[in-house]
Amino acid sequence: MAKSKQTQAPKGMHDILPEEQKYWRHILKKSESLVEDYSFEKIDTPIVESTELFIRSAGEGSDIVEKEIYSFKTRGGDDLALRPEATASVVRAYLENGMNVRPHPAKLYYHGPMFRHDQPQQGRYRQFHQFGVETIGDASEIIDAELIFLAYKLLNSLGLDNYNVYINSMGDSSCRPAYLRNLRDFYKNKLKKVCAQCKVRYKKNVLRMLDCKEEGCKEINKDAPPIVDFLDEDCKNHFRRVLEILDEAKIPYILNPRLVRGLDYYTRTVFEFLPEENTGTQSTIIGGGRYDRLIDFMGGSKTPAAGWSMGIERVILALKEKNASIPEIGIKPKVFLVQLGDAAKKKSLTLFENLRKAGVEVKSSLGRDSIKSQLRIANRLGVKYTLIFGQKEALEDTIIVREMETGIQETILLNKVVEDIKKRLKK
RNA sequence: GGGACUAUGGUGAAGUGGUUAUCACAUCGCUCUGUGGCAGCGAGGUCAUGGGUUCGAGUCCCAUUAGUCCCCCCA
Repeated sequence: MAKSKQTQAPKGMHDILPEEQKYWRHILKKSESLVEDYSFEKIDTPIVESTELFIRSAGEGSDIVEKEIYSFKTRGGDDLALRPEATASVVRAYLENGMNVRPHPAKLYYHGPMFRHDQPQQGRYRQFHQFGVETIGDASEIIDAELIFLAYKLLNSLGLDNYNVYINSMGDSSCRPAYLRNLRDFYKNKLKKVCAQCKVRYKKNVLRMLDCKEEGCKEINKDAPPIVDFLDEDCKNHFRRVLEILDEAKIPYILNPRLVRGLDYYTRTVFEFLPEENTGTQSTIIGGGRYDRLIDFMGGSKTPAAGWSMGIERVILALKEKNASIPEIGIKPKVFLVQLGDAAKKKSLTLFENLRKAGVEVKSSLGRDSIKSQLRIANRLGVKYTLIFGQKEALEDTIIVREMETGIQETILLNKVVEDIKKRLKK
């Protein structure tokens, strides 16, 4: 194990080793190609932003700002923070670059690392990665439905078909206040019976009491008034239309009147994708919703928007659990080039390149000198042919082709080797 | 912030308080500068760190650190 002097990766942060890379490439490839088919365009924003941006967007009282944000002061005295999520950054970029004058809605997607100073555990890390989409500038129901539709299709195309989408509407500023008042009234005379956490929530954020996992609280929550009953006409119609479109598109969903999300900026539709057999608690794989007020909170004109983000590490966890087969990265070599002696070694760089250029899947180990160790590697790689290029061959401009299975060898002219090996591989 | 468990070569493990810490696999080297699969030999560890108990600690105790997991919260 590590000596004490050796440095380690920061807590909750990990190296993504070569053998893990195939998952990342696979997921990104699938995700990008799907959302690009739906006219989303990629945007990259800085990993750090002013701390102010996240306080303003996520909300002062949110956990993200209160205890999870990685903030620091720069040498120049600026207050910056590692992004805990990307929606605020995308909106900032949208405003800063005047994207409001482009054709609407703006459909953007992103991928990259996010940072939250939280206690690491399975499926939750301090540096983690999200792939997400945002649709800015369109209030219609079809956008909410399209986003959920896309998320559903994406999980499916990744082979994750055992996920349910839970959906709810949180109303908006015209109807939510009335609901919150009602909720406070409901809990008022039950405060003695709820858990300690919930007593705090009552003051800070009543909504959060709804999804408490304590048995006692769960029991009480069964009788809590559902927010749907308090939605005003517009919100109710919006929600109903979203569900109708999902029905039409045959996307199964589960209504969850207790679903609330951690960020303050959500309005109306909110949703989460969870596995059917809810194994752990860190199992939300995609989460999102509508945030019609975020853009004007951030100084823009009132602009409706919606989006979601997917936790890549959680997708990988799910793929591994399912034993999904993932396409390998790199070539499976069919030919191995063995070189012996100085003259041959000098010429083998060019020879290798000629083979590669001709589309031959070739590998070599130029640093090794003994023919034995090189053949051992060739064998381990399971190549069909080995090219043996030694001192003698280099002088005579020939090369030996060895068929690995039979051990049959043939000496051919060096300038014929590319052509010859291609012909052999075709058979 | 609260809690549980774990820590022995790169990986996975063995190791009733008693010589030089063992095994498998992986890596590299050698046997072996002209032919792979096999074999043999060898290299690599301050047993996480610090303290304590003891004639003696990888083993028992305490602390620290890290990792994993759970609560909280989220993706």
